[in-house]
Amino acid sequence: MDSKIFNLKAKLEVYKAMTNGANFADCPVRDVIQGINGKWSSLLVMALAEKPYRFGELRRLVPDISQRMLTQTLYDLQRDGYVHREVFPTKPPSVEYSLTDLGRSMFLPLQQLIQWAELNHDVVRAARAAFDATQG
Amino acid sequence: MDSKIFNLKAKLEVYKAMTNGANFADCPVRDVIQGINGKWSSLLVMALAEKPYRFGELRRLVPDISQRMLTQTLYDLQRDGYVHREVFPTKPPSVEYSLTDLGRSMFLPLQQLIQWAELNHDVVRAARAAFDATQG
DNA sequence: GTTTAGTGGTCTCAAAAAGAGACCAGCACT
DNA sequence: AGTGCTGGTCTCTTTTTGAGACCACTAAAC
Repeated sequence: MDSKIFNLKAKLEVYKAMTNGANFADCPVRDVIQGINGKWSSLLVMALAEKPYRFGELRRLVPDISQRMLTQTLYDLQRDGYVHREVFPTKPPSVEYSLTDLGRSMFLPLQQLIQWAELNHDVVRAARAAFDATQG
Repeated sequence: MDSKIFNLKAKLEVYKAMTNGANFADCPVRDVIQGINGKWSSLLVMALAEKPYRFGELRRLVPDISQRMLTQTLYDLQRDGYVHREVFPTKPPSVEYSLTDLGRSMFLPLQQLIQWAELNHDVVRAARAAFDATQG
Protein backbone atom coordinates (compact mmCIF):
# COMPACT_ATOMS: atom_id res chain seq x y z
CA MET A 1 0.00 0.00 0.00
CA ASP A 2 2.50 2.54 1.12
CA SER A 3 4.99 1.41 -1.49
CA LYS A 4 2.38 1.82 -4.22
CA ILE A 5 1.68 5.38 -3.23
CA PHE A 6 5.37 6.08 -2.84
CA ASN A 7 6.12 4.77 -6.31
CA LEU A 8 3.44 6.93 -7.81
CA LYS A 9 4.75 9.95 -5.95
CA ALA A 10 8.28 9.24 -7.09
CA LYS A 11 7.14 8.97 -10.68
CA LEU A 12 5.31 12.27 -10.45
CA GLU A 13 8.39 13.89 -8.94
CA VAL A 14 10.52 12.65 -11.81
CA TYR A 15 7.94 13.80 -14.31
CA LYS A 16 7.69 17.26 -12.77
CA ALA A 17 11.46 17.57 -12.60
CA MET A 18 11.69 16.73 -16.26
CA THR A 19 8.87 18.86 -17.55
CA ASN A 20 9.69 21.89 -15.45
CA GLY A 21 13.43 21.74 -15.32
CA ALA A 22 14.55 20.83 -18.78
CA ASN A 23 11.75 20.49 -21.28
CA PHE A 24 12.91 21.77 -24.63
CA ALA A 25 9.48 21.85 -26.23
CA ASP A 26 8.68 25.50 -25.56
CA CYS A 27 12.26 26.75 -25.43
CA PRO A 28 12.33 30.22 -27.04
CA VAL A 29 15.81 29.59 -28.38
CA ARG A 30 14.73 26.75 -30.62
CA ASP A 31 13.13 28.62 -33.49
CA VAL A 32 15.98 31.13 -33.55
CA ILE A 33 18.52 28.34 -33.79
CA GLN A 34 16.41 26.69 -36.46
CA GLY A 35 16.62 29.82 -38.57
CA ILE A 36 20.40 29.79 -38.40
CA ASN A 37 20.53 26.02 -38.68
CA GLY A 38 19.11 25.66 -42.16
CA LYS A 39 21.18 23.77 -44.66
CA TRP A 40 22.20 26.90 -46.56
CA SER A 41 21.68 29.67 -44.00
CA SER A 42 25.04 29.60 -42.27
CA LEU A 43 26.83 29.29 -45.59
CA LEU A 44 25.14 32.38 -46.99
CA VAL A 45 25.72 34.36 -43.80
CA MET A 46 29.36 33.33 -44.00
CA ALA A 47 29.55 34.63 -47.56
CA LEU A 48 27.76 37.89 -46.80
CA ALA A 49 29.97 38.45 -43.75
CA GLU A 50 32.83 39.01 -46.19
CA LYS A 51 30.99 41.63 -48.22
CA PRO A 52 27.61 42.28 -49.81
CA TYR A 53 26.78 40.13 -52.80
CA ARG A 54 24.23 40.14 -55.56
CA PHE A 55 21.86 37.28 -56.22
CA GLY A 56 23.76 35.87 -59.17
CA GLU A 57 27.08 36.24 -57.40
CA LEU A 58 25.82 34.17 -54.51
CA ARG A 59 24.52 31.57 -56.91
CA ARG A 60 27.95 31.26 -58.52
CA LEU A 61 29.66 31.36 -55.13
CA VAL A 62 27.63 28.41 -53.88
CA PRO A 63 27.30 26.38 -57.06
CA ASP A 64 25.31 23.49 -55.61
CA ILE A 65 22.44 25.56 -54.28
CA SER A 66 19.33 25.61 -56.41
CA GLN A 67 17.97 28.98 -57.42
CA ARG A 68 14.81 28.06 -55.59
CA MET A 69 16.53 27.46 -52.25
CA LEU A 70 18.72 30.53 -52.68
CA THR A 71 15.64 32.70 -53.07
CA GLN A 72 13.90 31.08 -50.14
CA THR A 73 16.86 31.04 -47.75
CA LEU A 74 17.62 34.70 -48.45
CA TYR A 75 13.95 35.49 -47.88
CA ASP A 76 14.01 33.71 -44.53
CA LEU A 77 17.24 35.41 -43.48
CA GLN A 78 15.73 38.75 -44.42
CA ARG A 79 12.57 37.94 -42.50
CA ASP A 80 14.53 37.15 -39.34
CA GLY A 81 16.43 40.41 -39.70
CA TYR A 82 19.87 39.06 -40.50
CA VAL A 83 19.99 40.19 -44.11
CA HIS A 84 19.12 43.41 -45.90
CA ARG A 85 17.81 43.27 -49.47
CA GLU A 86 18.20 46.28 -51.77
CA VAL A 87 17.06 46.60 -55.34
CA PHE A 88 19.03 48.92 -57.63
CA PRO A 89 17.19 50.43 -60.62
CA THR A 90 19.71 49.28 -63.19
CA LYS A 91 18.62 47.61 -66.42
CA PRO A 92 17.93 44.88 -65.72
CA PRO A 93 17.36 45.63 -62.03
CA SER A 94 20.03 44.17 -59.76
CA VAL A 95 19.52 43.07 -56.17
CA GLU A 96 22.14 43.30 -53.46
CA TYR A 97 22.09 41.32 -50.24
CA SER A 98 24.08 42.41 -47.18
CA LEU A 99 24.25 41.60 -43.48
CA THR A 100 22.39 43.84 -41.05
CA ASP A 101 23.83 44.79 -37.67
CA LEU A 102 21.86 41.89 -36.20
CA GLY A 103 23.36 39.60 -38.81
CA ARG A 104 26.88 40.73 -38.05
CA SER A 105 26.20 40.35 -34.34
CA MET A 106 25.00 36.79 -34.92
CA PHE A 107 27.97 36.03 -37.12
CA LEU A 108 30.40 36.50 -34.23
CA PRO A 109 29.39 33.34 -32.33
CA LEU A 110 28.69 31.55 -35.61
CA GLN A 111 32.25 32.25 -36.63
CA GLN A 112 33.45 30.52 -33.46
CA LEU A 113 31.63 27.39 -34.53
CA ILE A 114 33.02 27.65 -38.06
CA GLN A 115 36.53 28.01 -36.68
CA TRP A 116 36.01 24.92 -34.59
CA ALA A 117 34.89 23.08 -37.70
CA GLU A 118 37.97 24.27 -39.58
CA LEU A 119 40.25 23.05 -36.80
CA ASN A 120 38.50 19.72 -36.30
CA HIS A 121 37.10 18.63 -39.63
CA ASP A 122 39.82 16.02 -40.03
CA VAL A 123 39.04 14.58 -36.59
CA VAL A 124 35.37 14.37 -37.46
CA ARG A 125 36.09 12.74 -40.80
CA ALA A 126 38.39 10.24 -39.11
CA ALA A 127 35.66 9.40 -36.59
CA ARG A 128 33.22 8.89 -39.44
CA ALA A 129 35.60 6.61 -41.31
CA ALA A 130 36.36 4.57 -38.19
CA PHE A 131 32.67 4.22 -37.39
CA ASP A 132 31.79 3.17 -40.91
CA ALA A 133 34.63 0.64 -40.89
CA THR A 134 33.34 -1.18 -37.82
CA GLN A 135 29.60 -0.57 -37.90
CA GLY A 136 29.11 -0.35 -41.68
CA MET B 1 39.15 44.77 -81.10
CA ASP B 2 41.29 45.61 -78.12
CA SER B 3 38.26 46.31 -76.00
CA LYS B 4 36.81 42.95 -76.94
CA ILE B 5 39.88 41.10 -75.80
CA PHE B 6 40.08 43.21 -72.68
CA ASN B 7 36.50 42.42 -71.79
CA LEU B 8 37.13 38.73 -72.18
CA LYS B 9 40.23 38.93 -70.03
CA ALA B 10 38.40 40.91 -67.39
CA LYS B 11 35.64 38.35 -67.30
CA LEU B 12 38.10 35.53 -66.92
CA GLU B 13 39.81 37.38 -64.10
CA VAL B 14 36.53 37.80 -62.31
CA TYR B 15 35.67 34.16 -62.86
CA LYS B 16 39.03 32.96 -61.56
CA ALA B 17 38.83 35.26 -58.57
CA MET B 18 35.46 33.82 -57.72
CA THR B 19 36.17 30.18 -58.28
CA ASN B 20 39.58 30.20 -56.64
CA GLY B 21 39.14 32.74 -53.91
CA ALA B 22 35.80 31.99 -52.37
CA ASN B 23 34.07 28.99 -53.84
CA PHE B 24 32.21 27.18 -51.11
CA ALA B 25 31.53 24.04 -53.11
CA ASP B 26 34.48 22.00 -51.87
CA CYS B 27 34.87 23.69 -48.51
CA PRO B 28 35.85 21.01 -45.96
CA VAL B 29 33.95 22.81 -43.24
CA ARG B 30 30.61 22.35 -44.90
CA ASP B 31 29.86 18.73 -44.11
CA VAL B 32 31.01 19.21 -40.52
CA ILE B 33 28.68 22.16 -40.10
CA GLN B 34 25.90 20.18 -41.74
CA GLY B 35 26.29 17.47 -39.11
CA ILE B 36 25.84 20.01 -36.32
CA ASN B 37 23.20 21.89 -38.28
CA GLY B 38 20.55 19.20 -38.37
CA LYS B 39 17.14 20.12 -37.04
CA TRP B 40 17.58 18.08 -33.85
CA SER B 41 21.36 17.73 -33.54
CA SER B 42 22.15 20.89 -31.62
CA LEU B 43 19.18 20.33 -29.33
CA LEU B 44 20.33 16.83 -28.39
CA VAL B 45 23.92 17.96 -27.91
CA MET B 46 22.61 20.71 -25.68
CA ALA B 47 20.71 18.17 -23.61
CA LEU B 48 23.62 15.73 -23.37
CA ALA B 49 25.97 18.56 -22.40
CA GLU B 50 24.09 18.75 -19.12
CA LYS B 51 24.47 15.04 -18.35
CA PRO B 52 24.16 11.65 -20.02
CA TYR B 53 20.64 10.58 -20.85
CA ARG B 54 18.93 7.38 -21.85
CA PHE B 55 16.93 7.00 -25.03
CA GLY B 56 13.52 7.30 -23.40
CA GLU B 57 14.63 10.22 -21.28
CA LEU B 58 15.69 12.13 -24.38
CA ARG B 59 12.39 11.29 -26.02
CA ARG B 60 10.50 12.76 -23.07
CA LEU B 61 12.88 15.70 -22.87
CA VAL B 62 12.21 16.64 -26.48
CA PRO B 63 8.56 15.70 -26.79
CA ASP B 64 8.09 16.74 -30.39
CA ILE B 65 10.83 14.58 -31.85
CA SER B 66 9.70 11.37 -33.46
CA GLN B 67 11.29 8.17 -32.25
CA ARG B 68 12.54 7.63 -35.78
CA MET B 69 14.43 10.93 -35.93
CA LEU B 70 15.75 10.50 -32.39
CA THR B 71 17.29 7.17 -33.35
CA GLN B 72 18.72 8.55 -36.57
CA THR B 73 20.08 11.81 -35.16
CA LEU B 74 21.78 10.00 -32.29
CA TYR B 75 23.23 7.56 -34.81
CA ASP B 76 24.63 10.41 -36.89
CA LEU B 77 26.05 12.18 -33.84
CA GLN B 78 27.68 8.93 -32.78
CA ARG B 79 29.07 8.43 -36.27
CA ASP B 80 30.67 11.87 -36.29
CA GLY B 81 32.23 11.17 -32.89
CA TYR B 82 30.25 13.63 -30.79
CA VAL B 83 28.23 11.08 -28.85
CA HIS B 84 29.04 7.82 -27.10
CA ARG B 85 26.43 5.06 -26.95
CA GLU B 86 26.55 2.45 -24.21
CA VAL B 87 24.20 -0.48 -23.67
CA PHE B 88 23.68 -1.70 -20.11
CA PRO B 89 22.62 -5.35 -19.63
CA THR B 90 19.64 -4.55 -17.48
CA LYS B 91 16.27 -6.15 -18.13
CA PRO B 92 15.11 -4.77 -20.41
CA PRO B 93 18.46 -3.48 -21.70
CA SER B 94 18.91 0.26 -21.31
CA VAL B 95 20.98 2.50 -23.53
CA GLU B 96 22.82 5.57 -22.34
CA TYR B 97 24.00 8.39 -24.56
CA SER B 98 26.74 10.80 -23.49
CA LEU B 99 29.01 13.42 -25.05
CA THR B 100 32.53 12.41 -26.00
CA ASP B 101 35.49 14.74 -25.52
CA LEU B 102 35.03 15.83 -29.11
CA GLY B 103 31.39 16.51 -28.42
CA ARG B 104 32.19 18.60 -25.35
CA SER B 105 34.83 20.46 -27.34
CA MET B 106 32.29 21.23 -30.05
CA PHE B 107 29.72 22.29 -27.49
CA LEU B 108 31.85 25.22 -26.36
CA PRO B 109 31.42 27.31 -29.54
CA LEU B 110 27.90 25.95 -29.98
CA GLN B 111 27.05 27.29 -26.57
CA GLN B 112 28.18 30.75 -27.67
CA LEU B 113 25.63 30.61 -30.46
CA ILE B 114 22.94 29.38 -28.09
CA GLN B 115 23.71 32.19 -25.69
CA TRP B 116 23.40 34.67 -28.54
CA ALA B 117 20.03 33.17 -29.37
CA GLU B 118 18.93 33.45 -25.74
CA LEU B 119 19.92 37.10 -25.65
CA ASN B 120 18.43 38.02 -29.01
CA HIS B 121 15.41 35.82 -29.57
CA ASP B 122 13.06 38.69 -28.86
CA VAL B 123 14.84 40.89 -31.39
CA VAL B 124 14.56 38.17 -34.00
CA ARG B 125 10.91 37.61 -33.26
CA ALA B 126 10.27 41.34 -33.49
CA ALA B 127 12.01 41.45 -36.87
CA ARG B 128 9.88 38.57 -38.06
CA ALA B 129 6.67 40.21 -36.92
CA ALA B 130 7.61 43.52 -38.53
CA PHE B 131 8.53 41.81 -41.77
CA ASP B 132 5.30 39.82 -41.87
CA ALA B 133 3.31 42.96 -41.16
CA THR B 134 4.64 44.82 -44.17
CA GLN B 135 5.54 42.10 -46.64
CA GLY B 136 2.95 39.47 -45.64
C1' DG C 1 17.81 43.12 -87.08
C1' DT C 2 18.42 39.08 -85.03
C1' DT C 3 20.62 36.06 -82.19
C1' DT C 4 22.91 35.71 -77.57
C1' DA C 5 23.58 36.39 -72.88
C1' DG C 6 22.67 38.16 -68.29
C1' DT C 7 19.32 40.17 -64.74
C1' DG C 8 16.38 37.88 -60.52
C1' DG C 9 13.18 35.39 -59.98
C1' DT C 10 8.66 31.87 -60.25
C1' DC C 11 6.34 27.42 -61.58
C1' DT C 12 6.04 22.53 -62.06
C1' DC C 13 7.28 17.96 -61.26
C1' DA C 14 10.27 14.29 -59.23
C1' DA C 15 13.07 12.76 -55.40
C1' DA C 16 14.48 12.83 -50.79
C1' DA C 17 13.68 13.64 -45.96
C1' DA C 18 10.81 13.83 -42.01
C1' DG C 19 6.54 12.84 -39.17
C1' DA C 20 2.77 9.53 -37.39
C1' DG C 21 1.88 5.51 -35.72
C1' DA C 22 1.77 0.34 -35.64
C1' DC C 23 4.60 -3.40 -34.24
C1' DC C 24 8.26 -6.30 -31.80
C1' DA C 25 10.59 -9.39 -27.95
C1' DG C 26 11.53 -9.78 -23.37
C1' DC C 27 10.78 -9.08 -18.62
C1' DA C 28 8.49 -7.09 -14.10
C1' DC C 29 4.71 -6.00 -11.53
C1' DT C 30 -0.16 -6.63 -10.58
C1' DA D 1 -3.73 -12.69 -17.81
C1' DG D 2 -3.20 -8.19 -18.59
C1' DT D 3 -0.42 -3.90 -18.45
C1' DG D 4 3.60 -1.29 -18.93
C1' DC D 5 8.36 -0.18 -19.86
C1' DT D 6 12.81 -0.98 -22.54
C1' DG D 7 14.89 0.76 -27.38
C1' DG D 8 14.15 0.37 -31.40
C1' DT D 9 12.36 -0.88 -36.66
C1' DC D 10 8.83 -0.87 -40.52
C1' DT D 11 5.41 1.24 -43.31
C1' DC D 12 2.66 5.02 -44.98
C1' DT D 13 1.79 9.91 -45.60
C1' DT D 14 3.12 14.57 -45.69
C1' DT D 15 6.55 18.08 -46.10
C1' DT D 16 10.84 19.78 -47.92
C1' DT D 17 14.16 19.98 -51.35
C1' DG D 18 16.28 19.57 -55.96
C1' DA D 19 16.24 19.89 -61.25
C1' DG D 20 15.03 22.33 -64.71
C1' DA D 21 11.87 24.98 -67.78
C1' DC D 22 10.08 29.48 -68.28
C1' DC D 23 9.51 34.74 -67.93
C1' DA D 24 10.11 39.93 -69.35
C1' DC D 25 13.49 43.02 -70.05
C1' DT D 26 17.84 44.92 -71.91
C1' DA D 27 22.43 45.37 -73.76
C1' DA D 28 25.76 44.02 -76.57
C1' DA D 29 27.57 41.00 -80.42
C1' DC D 30 27.14 39.61 -85.07
